Amino acid sequence: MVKNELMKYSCPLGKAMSALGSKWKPIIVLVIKDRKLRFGELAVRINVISRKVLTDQLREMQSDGLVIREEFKELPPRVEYSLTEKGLALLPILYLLEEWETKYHVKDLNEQDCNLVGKEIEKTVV
Amino acid sequence: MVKNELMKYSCPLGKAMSALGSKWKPIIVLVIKDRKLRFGELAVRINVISRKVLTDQLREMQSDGLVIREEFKELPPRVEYSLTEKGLALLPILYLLEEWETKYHVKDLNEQDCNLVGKEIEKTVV
DNA sequence: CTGTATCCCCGTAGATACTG
DNA sequence: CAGTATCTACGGGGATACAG
Repeated sequence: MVKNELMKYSCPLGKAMSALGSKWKPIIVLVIKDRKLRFGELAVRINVISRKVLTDQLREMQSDGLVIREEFKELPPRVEYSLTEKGLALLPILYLLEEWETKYHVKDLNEQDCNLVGKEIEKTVV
Repeated sequence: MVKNELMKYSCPLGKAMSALGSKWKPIIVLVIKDRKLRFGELAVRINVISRKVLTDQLREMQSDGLVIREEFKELPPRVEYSLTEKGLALLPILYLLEEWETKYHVKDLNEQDCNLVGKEIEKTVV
């Protein structure tokens, strides 16, 4: 788990992008939303991510104050992830980004279909 | 100039992040703002970026429809960059991201000062 | 079930030198 | 002035196997 070294400079935007500028973080935020999800649920919903990477991303988001990790000492183990207030505050901005992309979308070749948000996801995405 | 391969899947958010999820693109958008800037002016304002990388980023942003490149056939050569409508539409979202980061900012060690936006930049930044 | 531990690939950034 | 052309290094992301 190497700390993201992007944006060592501390422009607000630079810091913001370092917190969510990676490949998966914005998606993880959008998938968690306002509920609690177990590790396995996250892995299933974003089924193209490897478990190692998912773990890494979650750890970084945790130390960036975006997600809360709750570990239940049970057998079998259970861990639930949810968004912090900071993470929740990010949601509307991410929705704006989606709108922006959708609005200015240029038809692209070889697109795979994928509806991550905008509709409730209760099954696999991506 | 290799096309960004992040986010091959086509979730709106994925596509959005592929258009501005790189290290410099959001900053470039914020620096250009609503004016035209010459290549050299951009390079000076973001003085820690190498010219090669700046060129690469601008080319990608051009093909993503974020910036307009105007080349004047003069000597010495002059090239002006400005934001497209799509790029301009991104500005308010980036400002929101800045606000978000600023609001939830956790005091960090070894910060370098840098005020990229929020105040008018007419000199070097970063 | 929820992760680690390794290993490897490949893209991106960066430095430097050169060009029309 | 506004880029190219190379070359290199780094590190994130992915695959796989294993562990508590």
